[in-house]
Amino acid sequence: MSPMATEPTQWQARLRESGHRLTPQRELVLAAVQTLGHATPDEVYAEVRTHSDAINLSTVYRTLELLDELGLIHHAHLSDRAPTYHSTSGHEHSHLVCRGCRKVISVERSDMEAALGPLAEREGFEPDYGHLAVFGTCRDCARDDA
Amino acid sequence: MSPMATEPTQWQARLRESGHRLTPQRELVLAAVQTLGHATPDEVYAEVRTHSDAINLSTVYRTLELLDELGLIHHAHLSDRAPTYHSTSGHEHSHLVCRGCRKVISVERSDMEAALGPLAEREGFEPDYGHLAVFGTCRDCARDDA
DNA sequence: GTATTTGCAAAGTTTTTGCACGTGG
DNA sequence: CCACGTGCAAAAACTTTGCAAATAC
Repeated sequence: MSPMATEPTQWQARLRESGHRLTPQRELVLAAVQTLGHATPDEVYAEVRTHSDAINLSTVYRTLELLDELGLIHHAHLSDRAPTYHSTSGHEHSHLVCRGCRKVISVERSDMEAALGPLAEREGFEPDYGHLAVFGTCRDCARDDA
Repeated sequence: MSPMATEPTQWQARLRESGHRLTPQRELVLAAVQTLGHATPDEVYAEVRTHSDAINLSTVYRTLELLDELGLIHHAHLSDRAPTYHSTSGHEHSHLVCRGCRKVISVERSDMEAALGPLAEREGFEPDYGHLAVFGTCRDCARDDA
């Protein structure tokens, strides 16, 4: 549950070894993603701005893209429009997103892999579980509809 | 395999019963989606324009949204950016999308439901199988990466 | 010192909206 | 006829890009 489950040096090392520089902006963006759990670029920008105004929206976009490439964060599409980023410091997980109430249920990668693995293997396909978002209707909203 | 698997009157009835009007534009958009299989709003627009110029891009957006609400078509997010529409006249199916080569593997709803159903039920969640797109890497691209 | 990164502003892309005109029922 | 639907053009939302100044190393 620690907000900084990733070792303080791990992300730094990851940047350095890939030939990138450590900048305050990169640290701020990564911290914001970890704090927010799930966030769009805009939300990350807003979060960083509450702490400091030493960042620009373009930089947020560029930084999220970079961190994603390096595997320090993941992105999924939890709403029909706008990518959502989340930290990879916790467990990798998939999402069940309710169209009715917007609730997001997180599912452990291992559980999702157990379910989807055999089918995927049959198709010769390796799913990106951390990116997977299954849209649908949760129990509560199904009841309301009826 | 018929491009008009939907009865000529079914979609018309669906429109009428929901209090909407039959217009040439709605017919053209629905036909284009059925012809294309999978298509973004832009592609639908382009397809319609090859037959006739009696349509406007705004109308394509509005019409796709309407047809989706009525259940005559479905949409999924097969690329990281841009909804993709497909007809519901054939089998409902899910998609496996390869990030490497953009290939799209269609999976029968029944197969996907068999895999995901138990997990979903455990979470009290009813997936929208027709909307489901699983991103990942296909066999061919996995080989190339290595 | 110098190659990378950032800020800023401008442009690009995709989607939505207001409103007058057109048209299906 | 008249409410619903369309075309058009403008605006909104979101993302990317070029370039000079700033900065990590």
